[in-house]
Amino acid sequence: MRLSRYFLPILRETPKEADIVSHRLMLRAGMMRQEAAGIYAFLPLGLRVLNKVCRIVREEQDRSGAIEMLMPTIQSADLWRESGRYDDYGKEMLRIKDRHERDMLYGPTNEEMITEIFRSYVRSYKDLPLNLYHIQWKFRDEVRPRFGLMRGREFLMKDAYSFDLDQAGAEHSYNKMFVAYLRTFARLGLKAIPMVAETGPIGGNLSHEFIILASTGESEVYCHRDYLDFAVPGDDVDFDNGPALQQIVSKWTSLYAATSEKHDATAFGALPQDKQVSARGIEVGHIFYFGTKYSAPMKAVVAGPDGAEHPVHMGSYGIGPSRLVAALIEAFHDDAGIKWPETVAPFKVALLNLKQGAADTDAACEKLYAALQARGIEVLYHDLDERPGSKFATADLIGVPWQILVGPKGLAAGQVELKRRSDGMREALSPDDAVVRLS
RNA sequence: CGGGGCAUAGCGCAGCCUGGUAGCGCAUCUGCUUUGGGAGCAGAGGGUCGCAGGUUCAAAUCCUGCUGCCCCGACCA
Repeated sequence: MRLSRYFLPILRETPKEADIVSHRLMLRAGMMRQEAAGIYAFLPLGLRVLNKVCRIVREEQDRSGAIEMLMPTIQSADLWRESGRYDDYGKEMLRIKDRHERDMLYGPTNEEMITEIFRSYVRSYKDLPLNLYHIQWKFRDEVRPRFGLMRGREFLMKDAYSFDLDQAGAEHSYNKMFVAYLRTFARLGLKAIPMVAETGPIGGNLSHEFIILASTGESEVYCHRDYLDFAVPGDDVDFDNGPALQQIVSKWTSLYAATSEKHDATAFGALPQDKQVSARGIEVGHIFYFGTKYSAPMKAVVAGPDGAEHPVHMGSYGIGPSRLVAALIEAFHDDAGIKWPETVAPFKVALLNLKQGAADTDAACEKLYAALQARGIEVLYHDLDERPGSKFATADLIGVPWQILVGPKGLAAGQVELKRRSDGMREALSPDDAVVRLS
């Protein structure tokens, strides 16, 4: 992409409403624009990152056996009256009336709808297990939206819903998501630690929040240091192998880890001093087993091997891709701007022509640009007539992992400079070598 | 929902106290010079001062009401 033909509204100064670093940098880097409190438009650069996050989420959901679909944002109130949540949900739910005065709502989540879909088609235990997910915008009318995308009212969510004949099957489904989440966050470059979460009326220990550690996190979290070095399951993990999955989950839940609400100071204090990690965290995922909470009242039942009808055991599993974009920035930034992990970076490399309009640098850049594109490398070519300092600042701000600096001095020696954004490493090499290095 | 604050050009701000032709920096546009860490000079364009009432000869400025947004708390993915 040539910057001269792109839409990248960089802000040189920080908008005053942005207080936390991810909000500030997203606005400055031209990734998004606030349209109302807690409601944002994704601009091209922001959308590229959001889509990359979604792609990884999707790939890992698919790998675990979950099946993608897409449910609407607007739902009928009748559905929610069936589960009893229409009255319970309170003012967080955005209620709407259509032209016929029918009660509608902008979905804050989809348990009711997916249960309705499930019950109208599935009759037999032989069709189980089933895990359906979608990635769709949600709306929760928070009293106080804040922190930019981190606590917006409208947000993108991947929500999966599992259906099993009994609790044992549901636990296997739960473990699949657990492992898929470990892999998802690892691929995003994040260290996410599963922490015991509130389970509500169901009880048990089948609810975990996945928390990443970031100094700007919203809540206080406590965990055993060894979690930071645990190996994440590889892409060869067999999701149908129940015992193997259970082993992984057991390992990842064996040590102390809790958010402040569930914190047990005594248990934490019993850990060796050097193993105690107390930090701030951001919740990026939440998985939940809730049994027959919706299937029973909504009559989502299947015939079991015994010939009798059983309400299905369900679980739901959420990841917030839009929040993840912000969380990634909280985790990866410095004073100059964002430092994207390669897997989610909007572009892999920024090509900076340090003397736009000069025959040699122009020619070298065009050649590099073509060579990078030919290899399928996502490149943003900064071809505007700006001074070098301004181009450096822009490239650092938007956080593209690599920069190729093409200037007259280096070019005279047949060299360009390759700079790594994450640690500032620089290396002088020939243009051809630079392309090879990035391939 | 309780407490605090803000609203003046695209962004950041001054002006308001003490009413009298709306300013500064950055950004934008034109020209020239410049080109390895947000360039210099010269010129130009851009604002019903959040909205609605009121006071006054005269309101960005004083008064009343409303709206929007931000921060702290309670709540939440």
